[in-house]
Amino acid sequence: MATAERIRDAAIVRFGRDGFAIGLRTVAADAGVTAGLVVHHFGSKDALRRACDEHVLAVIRAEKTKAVTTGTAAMLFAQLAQIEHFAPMVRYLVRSLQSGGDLASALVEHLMADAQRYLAAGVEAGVIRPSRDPEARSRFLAYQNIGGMLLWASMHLDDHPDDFSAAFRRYSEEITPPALELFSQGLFVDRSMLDDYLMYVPDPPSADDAAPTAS
Amino acid sequence: MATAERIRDAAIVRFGRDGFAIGLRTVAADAGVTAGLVVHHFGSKDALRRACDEHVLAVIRAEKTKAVTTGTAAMLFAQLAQIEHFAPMVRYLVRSLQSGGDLASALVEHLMADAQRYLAAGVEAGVIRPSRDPEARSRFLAYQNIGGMLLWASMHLDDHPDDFSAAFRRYSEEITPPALELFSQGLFVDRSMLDDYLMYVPDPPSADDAAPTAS
DNA sequence: CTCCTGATTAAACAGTCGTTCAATCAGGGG
DNA sequence: CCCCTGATTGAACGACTGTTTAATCAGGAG
Repeated sequence: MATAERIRDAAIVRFGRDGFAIGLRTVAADAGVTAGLVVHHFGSKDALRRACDEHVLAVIRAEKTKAVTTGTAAMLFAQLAQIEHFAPMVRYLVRSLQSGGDLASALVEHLMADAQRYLAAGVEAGVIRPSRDPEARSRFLAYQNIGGMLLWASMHLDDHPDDFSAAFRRYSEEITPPALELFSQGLFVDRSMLDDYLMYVPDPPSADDAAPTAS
Repeated sequence: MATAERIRDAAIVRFGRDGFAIGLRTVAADAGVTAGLVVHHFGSKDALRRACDEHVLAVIRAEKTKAVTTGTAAMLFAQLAQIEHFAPMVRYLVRSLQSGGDLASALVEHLMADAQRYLAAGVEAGVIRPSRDPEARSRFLAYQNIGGMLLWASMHLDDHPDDFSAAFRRYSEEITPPALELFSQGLFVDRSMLDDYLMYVPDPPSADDAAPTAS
């Protein structure tokens, strides 16, 4: 009964390290079993991946609430990868986000909801400016935040296959200064670009926009 | 002599649509030839991909200067994909950025250099605030911009395999309002977070930082 | 016409893939 | 003790993979 879990854990490690194109026999060998046994327990390779997805998502969700983060995905990942036991799952997550499956969608939605909560709490506390469209803003920030980390990971992660958490910390340290600067004082010197856009496009997220481009 | 180009173009289309795991015989069939001929012309599958990379990079680089963009990767891609002839290359680019190879690195570096130029010009013109570390800022913005678009693409691109340029335009329209808002008025209500950080970390990009955490 | 080079093909090769099958083995309930 | 269920294995299967090889074919040079 512990064998199935051993296979699943080995699959998470191997998939995270070498991608989902790796053969079933390699995963089986990692777990000390045969390829036939893997499908005996999980039915198929896709089902094995689904089992990995479910487990990783469940563990990360449970562990995420314990991690104290300032809201950036990279710092969350760095903090989780710091616990040696969770590092393979973070690696699996990155791989899964790159491939883009159901796990990726679920996780992104989860992180997006988190971002929305963080931002709303910040607005409530008076430290974050209110937005014309809070949902669009949080979605935008989440996409940029996760996507940026992912792009960086896909380019710099294979450099040092070991010390995995350190890589995320380095990335965090690299982006924190410009991010704080941008978030504190913006990028444009005045509001003219925003005002021009708002003049040109009549309140995109507004309720009633029943006059597209008639006359 | 035109056959090799036909094979390369078919490979760009097929790789972009189905990923690089697709078989050589499928690519060959798309070009109306045999798998053997593909390797006769290119040597191997990897060499074929390298040829695709070179061609796509050369074309996109040449065409990019003609495209009038406001600096975001999504708008550049949307504008390029609008020309039906370039759409497959944009698709190939997205696929390549997701896989993370030499093409991806080259393109990201290229776009990053562009971002740096745009920002410097904006600062010069007085419309963009100067930064404490212009290079770090442009790198940060480029990563976020490209990565966000990429994450969105990996999740929403397979929804409508046809009208490809429209998808990028939709994404642009979705992120433009919150982006303009963020760039115009920032995210924090005051500079306290930035000041706290600058107080805590003594000028990260500064030249002399020879007192880490001694006493 | 002859020769030769390059394009092109069909077939074969060696390998890996996921999956299936029959067999073996251990262990608990009747 | 016997039977049955589930774990486990090794081998096989068929379908792919990228690549190689031999053969055929067209066309220009001598």
